[in-house]
Amino acid sequence: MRQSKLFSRTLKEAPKDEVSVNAQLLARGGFISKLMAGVHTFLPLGFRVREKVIGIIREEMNALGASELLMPALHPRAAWDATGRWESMKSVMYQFRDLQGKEYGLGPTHEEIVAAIGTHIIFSYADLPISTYQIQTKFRSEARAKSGLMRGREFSMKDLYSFHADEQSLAEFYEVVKHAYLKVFKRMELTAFVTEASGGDFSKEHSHEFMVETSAGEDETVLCRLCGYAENKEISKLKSGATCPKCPGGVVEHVATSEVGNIFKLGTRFSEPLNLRYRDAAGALHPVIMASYGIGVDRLVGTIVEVHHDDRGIVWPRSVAPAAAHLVVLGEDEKVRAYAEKVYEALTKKGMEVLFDDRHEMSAGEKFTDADLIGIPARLVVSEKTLAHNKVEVKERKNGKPELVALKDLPALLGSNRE
RNA sequence: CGGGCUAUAGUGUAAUGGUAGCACGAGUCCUUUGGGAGGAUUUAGUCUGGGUUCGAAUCCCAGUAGCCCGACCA
Repeated sequence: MRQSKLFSRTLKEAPKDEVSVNAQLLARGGFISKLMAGVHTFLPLGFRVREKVIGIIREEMNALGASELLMPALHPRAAWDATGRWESMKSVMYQFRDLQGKEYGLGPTHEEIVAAIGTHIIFSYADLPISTYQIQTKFRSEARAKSGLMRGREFSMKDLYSFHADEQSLAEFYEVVKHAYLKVFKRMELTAFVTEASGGDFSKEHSHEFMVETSAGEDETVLCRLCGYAENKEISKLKSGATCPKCPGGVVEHVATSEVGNIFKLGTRFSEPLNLRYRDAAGALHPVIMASYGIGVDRLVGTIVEVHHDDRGIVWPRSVAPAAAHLVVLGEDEKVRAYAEKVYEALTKKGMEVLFDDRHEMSAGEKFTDADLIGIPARLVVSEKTLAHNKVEVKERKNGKPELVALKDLPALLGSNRE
């Protein structure tokens, strides 16, 4: 990945209207470009981060035994009339007619669609439990899109759906997913706490939200830092300073958080109207019991930036960084340039992801400033100085001191820094 | 959807009713090369539509867009 050929550019100053940290840094670093409020392009660097985030989610979903599919974003009205949600979700769903007058909606979520597909797949208790997920673009007519990637109108989401014969099976899987979610966030170096929240349109029972503390967050969570107990402010009766209901000595406080995941026990809310049923061992018909589990992919990218940055720019966790190393060549000297090319080729051949700042006619300061802004974990410098020692300078983005390393030792060094 | 603020060049800004200027970027040339270098030269802008006025970036009205607060949020 040569920086001279990247379809993006860093900005010296943040766009004047952006206030949130993630919007400013992602725009300045050339990760995203805003088309309109709540709708963004992922430029090459941002796209790579998003792919890393998706990769982690995918691994953990596959580990649950869930299989991946891809459902459409364009839905006919009839699919939503079956559950009454064409009407009840009018305020958040993009709905429109085509030239023939047929009505369509852009999917804000996929319970109706997946349950309808399930009727062709699930017939017997022997088919259960089963689960499937997708990573797909959702559309929500947000009255107020805001804060960069934190609240969009078009955004990618991972949605997992599970199908069960009984409550017991659902409860077990629900707990397993809860732990998988925490693992997903932990791998991205995010500390998420699970809060009890309202079931919304889905369920009278409480749902669970996964919250990460960020100043750009639009949710408020009542949190006990001592034991980690958390409630969504919507349902909490606890004021800041109240004693924690779950642990002795704990005191709760209200903190700004960003919701990165939400899981719901759906029961038969969708299976009944859509006739998703199975036969038990005695041949009797029962509605399938369902649950759905969401992770906001784009919001995660924004949240990671909110949590992992300093005054010079983004500090990407290794697991989601757009590259493992940022190779910077200084000066125009041919020998230096040739050596940098050699380093780039060697590392790339080893399978390492390297962003190579091969741009010409730029001062060292400019390149370093860009590198800090972009926030790739390791910065490699090749210059006349380093070439004199036949070595490459390595510096960690996070609190790193520069040190000279021989090319042959680089892969091991950078590799060993991986998780 | 209510309230507030804002809209000038690719980006950031100045011009308070009287010649649209500056910096960065981009182009050409020279110099420079380890933390956003210097010089010369070129390039490019008042969101849209009305109105007031001799004259509008500036004042008024409407629209559109963005941001913030609130409501909403599968």
